[in-house]
Amino acid sequence: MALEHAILVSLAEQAATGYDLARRFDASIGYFWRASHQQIYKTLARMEADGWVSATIEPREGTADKKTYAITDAGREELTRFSAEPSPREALRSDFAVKLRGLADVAAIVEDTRRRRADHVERLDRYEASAKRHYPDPAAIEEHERGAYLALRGGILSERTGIAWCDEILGQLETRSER
Amino acid sequence: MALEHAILVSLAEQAATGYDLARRFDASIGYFWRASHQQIYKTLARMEADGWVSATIEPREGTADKKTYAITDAGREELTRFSAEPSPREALRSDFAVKLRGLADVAAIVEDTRRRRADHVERLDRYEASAKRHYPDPAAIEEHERGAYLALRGGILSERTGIAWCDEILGQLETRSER
DNA sequence: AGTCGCATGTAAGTTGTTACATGATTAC
DNA sequence: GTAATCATGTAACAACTTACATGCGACT
Repeated sequence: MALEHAILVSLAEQAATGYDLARRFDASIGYFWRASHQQIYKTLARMEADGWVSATIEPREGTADKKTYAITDAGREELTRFSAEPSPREALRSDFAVKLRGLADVAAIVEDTRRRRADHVERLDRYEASAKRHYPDPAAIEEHERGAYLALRGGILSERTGIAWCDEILGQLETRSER
Repeated sequence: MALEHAILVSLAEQAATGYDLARRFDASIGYFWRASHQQIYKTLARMEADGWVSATIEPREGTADKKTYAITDAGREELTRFSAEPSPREALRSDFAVKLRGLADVAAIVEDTRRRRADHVERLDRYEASAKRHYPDPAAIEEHERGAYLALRGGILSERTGIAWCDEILGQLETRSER
């Protein structure tokens, strides 16, 4: 259950509303963890009950109050505790690999692989643009940003591998499906 | 919900009991999809109700009947339908990346990264041994095994990338944590 | 006598998804 | 006026995890 921890990491950098967090989960943090706003609101409520975050309430008329969440000392402690515990190996779950393994409809898989490749390219571009903008000189990275940089590097390496895999698949299947 | 489809792919190759499937999910298919035996039994029951699989029952005294499942025509149809539908991009969820991004405890992350690297190496070895055993000559792969081969290639590429990433992380963090 | 492999499940709880629902403010 | 952005949620459902539970047969 690392959504809580992803939120803590994000709030440790900067306090935010649930809405802000949802946007962050569509961008930076979202490179490694996806979450819907519904999930985020639910989790924030639990985290507040646990004392890991505290909310500053700005009352608004006619609609629900705006709540800005900040990490508490207990939250920071929990983050340290989480950081020190070994991470479980990710349960990998790939619809695509299952489909590929079955290989029931070559033309459909070729099409799917092309779509997948385009998606990898798009994300790689995004990551590389982000790397260029935030870390133009990898030798000059400051300690506080090293984690984010290394995480981004992971994203870049993994997208490149995704593209290479798609190319290998297409190389072997394309000629067969176009007859 | 592709557990059903992973099971269909597996049963299309060979009929099996829930127990057999659970073991396959610890090995071959398990490279791309993890599932516990509890989950598998539950899903098989639903799939039988949906008519995608049929069970041959071997009654046993004193304990639950043994059920061997086989894919039905409806199951094969569903597999084709699933195969033709575009696969959703995987929601990537990495505790490790979240932790890295937070970078709260460098020594702990270095340790975690080493463990992770060893795990990648072990899996890569397993995949490469499997590739060597089943596909000694990549040029001579038969059509019916091409999907499994390409899926395995994906596993190999991804483990190699995982190792490269760990090495990059260790290269940047190791010296810092050992002072 | 005890562990391992085979074989089947139930129950309770957590997490995540999808659909639904509301309302203010700002830009075109 | 209408669409986008900001902002917060509820409800129902589906999927997955963890703990518990049983029992046979073979081997040691």
